[in-house]
Amino acid sequence: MSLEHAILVSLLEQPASGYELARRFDRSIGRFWTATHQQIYRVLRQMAEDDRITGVEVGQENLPDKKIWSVTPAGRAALVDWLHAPVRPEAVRHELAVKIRGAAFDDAAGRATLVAEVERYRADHQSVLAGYLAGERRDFGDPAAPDARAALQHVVLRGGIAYERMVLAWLDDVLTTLRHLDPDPERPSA
Amino acid sequence: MSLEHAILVSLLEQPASGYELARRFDRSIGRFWTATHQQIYRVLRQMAEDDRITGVEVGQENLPDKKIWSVTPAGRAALVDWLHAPVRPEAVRHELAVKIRGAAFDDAAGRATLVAEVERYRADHQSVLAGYLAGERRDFGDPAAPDARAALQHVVLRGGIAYERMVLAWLDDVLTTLRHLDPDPERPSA
DNA sequence: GTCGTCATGTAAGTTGTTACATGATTTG
DNA sequence: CAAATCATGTAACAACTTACATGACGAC
Repeated sequence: MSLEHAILVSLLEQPASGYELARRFDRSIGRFWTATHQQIYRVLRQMAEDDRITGVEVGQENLPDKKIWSVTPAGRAALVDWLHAPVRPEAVRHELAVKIRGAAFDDAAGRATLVAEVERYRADHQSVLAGYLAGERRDFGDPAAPDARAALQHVVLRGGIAYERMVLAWLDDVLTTLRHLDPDPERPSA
Repeated sequence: MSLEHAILVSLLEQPASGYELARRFDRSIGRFWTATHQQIYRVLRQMAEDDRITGVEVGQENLPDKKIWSVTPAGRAALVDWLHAPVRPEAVRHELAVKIRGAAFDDAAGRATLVAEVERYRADHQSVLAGYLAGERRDFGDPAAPDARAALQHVVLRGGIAYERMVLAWLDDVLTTLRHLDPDPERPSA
């Protein structure tokens, strides 16, 4: 269960309630580890039982009480142990690649539908990249020497940026390939 | 359950037994959709119940019988429907990125262990890339105009190649960043 | 005679997803 | 006064992983 470790990292960076954590998993941490609030609450309860984290009730005016979770020494030790363990190969699940190979068994009209879908998908990734670049300017634009934490956060973000750029270039390749299979009869290519 | 669709694509490309499918998922298809034989057998049974595939028992000399599965018209229709549906955003799970951010909470000795692990991980990806490039030369080295199926298989493979190259470049960035945090005292850098 | 391959599965457990539920408060 | 946000969960289900099981064959 690596969600536990992602939560430990996030809580070490900054203690938070379950709700706040869930929002982080919609944003920064969610770039490389997704989780819903239901998963997070379940895992938090278990981590508290295992003494990896401790919670402090905080009353709020005009809002329900919340519980701020912090990492215990035992939790930090568990994280460090895990850091040194071998990285397990990721389970690859790339739906679009399956669809592209599947397009061989569809007709030209169907493939045109897929082209439209790939274009939409490409636009999504374009805006993810724009968000990453804006975040990079905001959080790492300062040319002063960063501390270890910022340097590591930045290199992970650079990974996200490199990934999105690679995806965009590949989607262009995909679109060219798909269109080449069924040249538009209105505007013949060459 | 997208495993069903990956199986449909693979069986349309070439009918196969469950065992043969499982080996394909260790190789070509597994590049973008992983599955174990247990998952495959379970899904095959269900797909047969839903009339997406039909199996023919084939007796073999000196080997156990096997069942060769083919896609039915209904299965093909189900695949085409799915091709036109929106691509769902992938659930990102990048363990190494979590570890890198976690390295901020480890000491220099621990980070040295992580560096070694990243190097090993990099070597894995290097050999995956080498395998892709060898496969590309073998299957797509012929400059003759490919048919639709081959063109689509090739563009998916090019995606895998682009991904591995991006990962290798990023891992170099990661290694530089990690080493910069703890310059080797024996060989000071500048 | 042990190991690897062919071939097919069951069982148990973990993880992840989807839907539903509650109740207060702020915003338009 | 409807909708969105804050905050926390339960329940049911779907998917995936790990371990175990069977039995024949060929290679070393």
